[in-house]
Amino acid sequence: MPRGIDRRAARTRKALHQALLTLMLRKGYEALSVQDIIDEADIGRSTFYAHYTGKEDLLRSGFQMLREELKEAQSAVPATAGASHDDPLGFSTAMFEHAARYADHFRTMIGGRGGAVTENEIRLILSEMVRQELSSTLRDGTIPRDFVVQFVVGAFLTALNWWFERKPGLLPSQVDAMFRSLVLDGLSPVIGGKHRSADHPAASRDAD
Amino acid sequence: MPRGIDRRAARTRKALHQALLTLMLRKGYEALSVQDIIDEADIGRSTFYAHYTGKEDLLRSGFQMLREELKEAQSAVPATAGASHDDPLGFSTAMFEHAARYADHFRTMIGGRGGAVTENEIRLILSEMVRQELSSTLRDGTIPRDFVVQFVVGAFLTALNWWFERKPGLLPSQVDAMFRSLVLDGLSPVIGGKHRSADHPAASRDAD
DNA sequence: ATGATAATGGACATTCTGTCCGGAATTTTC
DNA sequence: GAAAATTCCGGACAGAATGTCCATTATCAT
Repeated sequence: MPRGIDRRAARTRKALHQALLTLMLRKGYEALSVQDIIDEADIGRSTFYAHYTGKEDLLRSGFQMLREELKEAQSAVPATAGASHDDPLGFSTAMFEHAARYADHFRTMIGGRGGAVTENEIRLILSEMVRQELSSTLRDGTIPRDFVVQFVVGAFLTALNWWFERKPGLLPSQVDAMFRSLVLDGLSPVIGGKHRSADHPAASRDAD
Repeated sequence: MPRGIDRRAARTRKALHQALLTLMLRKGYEALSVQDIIDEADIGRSTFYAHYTGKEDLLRSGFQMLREELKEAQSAVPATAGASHDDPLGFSTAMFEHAARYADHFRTMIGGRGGAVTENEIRLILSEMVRQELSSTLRDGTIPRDFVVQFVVGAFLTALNWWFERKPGLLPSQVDAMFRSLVLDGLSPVIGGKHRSADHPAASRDAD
């Protein structure tokens, strides 16, 4: 009577995802082989290829699940938590704290050890978040919306990476403060010399 | 009398670097095998491993050469070209134009297709540039110098990537203007709502 | 010119990849 | 409940890439 929910398949996929996560923490993504994964998961060779086309497909599938979970969690809490309706960087505080809590996983995901695919997926997820937050506050102007989104996401990942690599001891709130300062006000406040926004006339046409 | 300059070795290395560059343009870095490279270069298997430990070593070697060339070129032109003694972003204009000129190579290097190694090497080179430019104008403050450098480099790469992927038609000067605007003044000028730098008290201790 | 040094190229064992088919477990049907 | 149909599982297989080894060949020093 229950539809073909294939319990076996679900079990297999779960085992593979778990193995991937475990091994990524141990060796990083690029260094992994399909052989390693099916060994760790104790799954047969063809079973793996029956579900995924390769390790990249498995990784993407994991992020796909994650994205759906996030989407649900987001629609469940409409717009109450966090000061989101006038703060264009509302995501950052919670995100830095989240990163601190799951530091191991974040390290393996972003530090180059995660590979291009991982970084790209994370970039997509963050881009979606930032785009929504920015859509309300961003004023149509000289700079394309998409450019701003990428700028913010890039700055966030840069901050995260710097934090983990160079100053793991800092508190999330401290990194968050530096991140917000740079992204909101730019370099101007931290530059000594006399310079006002004199010689950057901003792009004229072609706004997104 | 001439030192052991090993003409043969030089020829071999040149052929390998050339082959790597050609193939990276055609297939991207990750998809390349050592087999492909030695085929393209018409070089024997063990010859390759006599010189490099793998394709990653070959790639790094190429960047090593590039970095030395840049270092020489830089010391040759002390501080005249470009307004560098009070512009903290003096590198950007020339760099965007350079990127436009050699768009093919830049695309393969940064667009994820270049792989983590490539991006990391480029990041190192740019970091060195930015660090020097910033050292003169950056005021010791609440934000560690290194964080600022990474922020600028990240923003530059983001801009470059966005340019190539989304608006290849823009002029270097236009992208440069947007880049400078965001990095120097941040999001504030492009945000509608009322918000002053009210709730980011900036990190207190531990400056670099 | 001749011996010493170093680069070269092909062969080899090992490992990984992606596919195929027989066996086993689960769902459906009676 | 039991048997058929469907689907998943696991080991075997060919093809390809990796990194190493050694005999051969070209270059350098004397």
